[in-house]
Amino acid sequence: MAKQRTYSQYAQEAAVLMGEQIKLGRKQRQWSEKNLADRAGISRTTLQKIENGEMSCAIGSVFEVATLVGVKLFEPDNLPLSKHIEHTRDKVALLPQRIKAKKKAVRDDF
Amino acid sequence: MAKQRTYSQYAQEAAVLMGEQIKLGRKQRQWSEKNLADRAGISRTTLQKIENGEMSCAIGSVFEVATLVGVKLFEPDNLPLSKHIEHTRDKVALLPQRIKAKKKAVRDDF
DNA sequence: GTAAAAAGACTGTTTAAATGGACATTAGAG
DNA sequence: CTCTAATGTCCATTTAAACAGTCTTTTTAC
Repeated sequence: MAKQRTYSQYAQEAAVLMGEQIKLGRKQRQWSEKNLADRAGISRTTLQKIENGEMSCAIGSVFEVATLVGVKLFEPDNLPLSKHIEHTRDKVALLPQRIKAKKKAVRDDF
Repeated sequence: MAKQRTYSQYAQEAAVLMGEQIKLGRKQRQWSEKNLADRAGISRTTLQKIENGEMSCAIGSVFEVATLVGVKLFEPDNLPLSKHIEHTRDKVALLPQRIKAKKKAVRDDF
């Protein structure tokens, strides 16, 4: 039996929600599974896994089908994603490039 | 040379933004790459790909590291994800189970 | 200034995802 | 009611991701 890894509940729910929103968007557009899979350049089996919230699919495939059916990704306001990227990169730039763990105090009282 | 598929710009920007937000959250927590990778149960190479916005990683890995560093997924309001799933499933339930394409009008005027 | 660890980049092997196809059931258009 | 295609489910093969490890550079703590 293949080893199965565990995920946190939050991560699992996010994948399930993503899948449900993709299924909703596809049905609202009246596209069949084959139709959407062909548009996204993936197989129908892969799309089924995505819509069922499986964790194993490539994020590129997931985001592509989400984009095609109009699921919004990371747009709490109406700024385009490129602006969000800019903002986040600015914040990252303010932090050290490497996270060096502080050395433990050496106890060599002998 | 490996065949490379194309993605829409929106999907690509979403993956880049996700990666940047994960990097920001990791640095804000002062975790090294190895530290976060270990916590998420993935390799350091995989985490590097995720933070660089590559499209090939499993969505489970991406969502897991995002969860660990506090990146919010699909929470425009403060409802828990389970509520969003419920709402979305209710909407899906109102639509037909299968999307049957309408038959093209048959022209048999001979 | 020094030492060590973090990060960047790469590689060969192992593991698993993606695929195309098959088959059965049944939902939905007409 | 009938017919067809959509969906569910499964499988063997192909393709690629994940991994552990290595090496180099340079950043950071002291």
